[in-house]
Amino acid sequence: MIDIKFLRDNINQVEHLLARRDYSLDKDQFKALDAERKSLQVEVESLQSERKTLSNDFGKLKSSGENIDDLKKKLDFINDNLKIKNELLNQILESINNILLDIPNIPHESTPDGKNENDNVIIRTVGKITSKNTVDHIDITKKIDTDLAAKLSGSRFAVLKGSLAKLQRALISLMLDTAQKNGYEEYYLPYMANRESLIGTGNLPKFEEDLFKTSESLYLIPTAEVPLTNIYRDVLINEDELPIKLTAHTPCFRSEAGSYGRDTKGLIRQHQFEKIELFKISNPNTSMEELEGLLENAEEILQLLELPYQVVQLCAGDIGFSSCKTYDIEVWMPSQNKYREISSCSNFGDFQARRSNIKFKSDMGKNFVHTINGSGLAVGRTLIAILENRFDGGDFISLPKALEPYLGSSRLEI
RNA sequence: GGAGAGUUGGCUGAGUGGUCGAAAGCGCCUCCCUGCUAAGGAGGUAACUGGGUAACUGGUUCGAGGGUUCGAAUCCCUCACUCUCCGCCA
Repeated sequence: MIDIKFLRDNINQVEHLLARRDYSLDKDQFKALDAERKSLQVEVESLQSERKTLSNDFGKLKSSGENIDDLKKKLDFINDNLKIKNELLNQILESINNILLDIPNIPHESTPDGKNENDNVIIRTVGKITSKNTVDHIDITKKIDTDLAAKLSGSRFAVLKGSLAKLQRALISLMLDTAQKNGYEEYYLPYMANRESLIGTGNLPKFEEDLFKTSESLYLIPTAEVPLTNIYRDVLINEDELPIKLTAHTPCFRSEAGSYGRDTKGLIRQHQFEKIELFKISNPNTSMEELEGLLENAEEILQLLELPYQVVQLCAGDIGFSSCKTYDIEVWMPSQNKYREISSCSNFGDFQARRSNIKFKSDMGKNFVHTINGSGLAVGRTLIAILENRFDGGDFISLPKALEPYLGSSRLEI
């Protein structure tokens, strides 16, 4: 959520900054509403003040037995007037709030210009591409069964069998252990969240169609970012506790509305997938360094798994709604002959902190924190990458050294 | 599913119609005392927000939303959440 004061005082600047991400701010509408708000609010508050004074008099007069009829008439008049004005004011405040909730984060100055993913900037490429495999992961093994999943649930689900289910579990353990080694505290979290939590992270009200909603009005989490961030909703943190570093493994649920026809084969785009999330709450002064650190922590997993990848910085037109700066990590997918997203690491600045009311206390008073998070990593896509990069036509794949302790073997039957 | 209790400031917790933004304690801040530390003493200390260049000044907030009333932390209704006991259950 944008700071309304900043918006009021710098509306032209904000308009230009948001244009970088192709958001057009309706300045005139906001200005008109805010002007109306101002005059109504002054009026309402002076009426309230008057009522308060007169009501006090009322009590005194009554207790001394004096006539109160005139005073009551006056108060009735004020109350009638107040009721009308108040309703109007509330309507306007709600309109303003809806506008604010709809405004995406302002891209950081270090986020490059650009319209879409074609304008993203490759930061670095790591690891050698050695695989000559052209077979898609779904054709490499019968142990990823989407037909069976369709029977159980529908499209965009998958069943993992035997050694692949175990490989997934091993990957989860490796990722969590690595996160812990890097100072993140592991959390186990609810997989459903209430509306307020989703507003806090920026998923609602704008992206309701991307979420699964239960009959109890709870939402299935689209990422552990939601519960992790909301742990600190309405919390005042001491400065010396920062940075806070948390991690969690959760399934993620996404309706994938609007992605019909994209990545329909295999594990790439599912309604349910496993992910390890890395999450930080940071002092605003150091949040950009914290983002770089978190990115490195996510990259470390790919290095441990000996998978070739590249780091891409998203341009202003491609960053997510709540983000001000984002790096994507893309892993090499041999069958597609290209790099595919496997992690997205973002600094949200104070955007989520403002929505979620997360502040820290320091000599400078109370201020909003910055939130940073990223996948470390998306498990399903990691599993695919291992399969495809290591498949050599046989019934087994060799395993990277880092996985051997988790699977008790140097190879895996597929 | 049944029965009951509760939700007040950074924290604990008092407050049942006006003098309550709210006792007391803890914590925190300033000062005093004192070789140092500890202890002791005095005072201060909620958040959000509007108007104003400012001095200053107004409003809102006692879980949320409605209602009663001239006036609500306090009375009534609805909802959410927490806790206890019983039942059921991984």
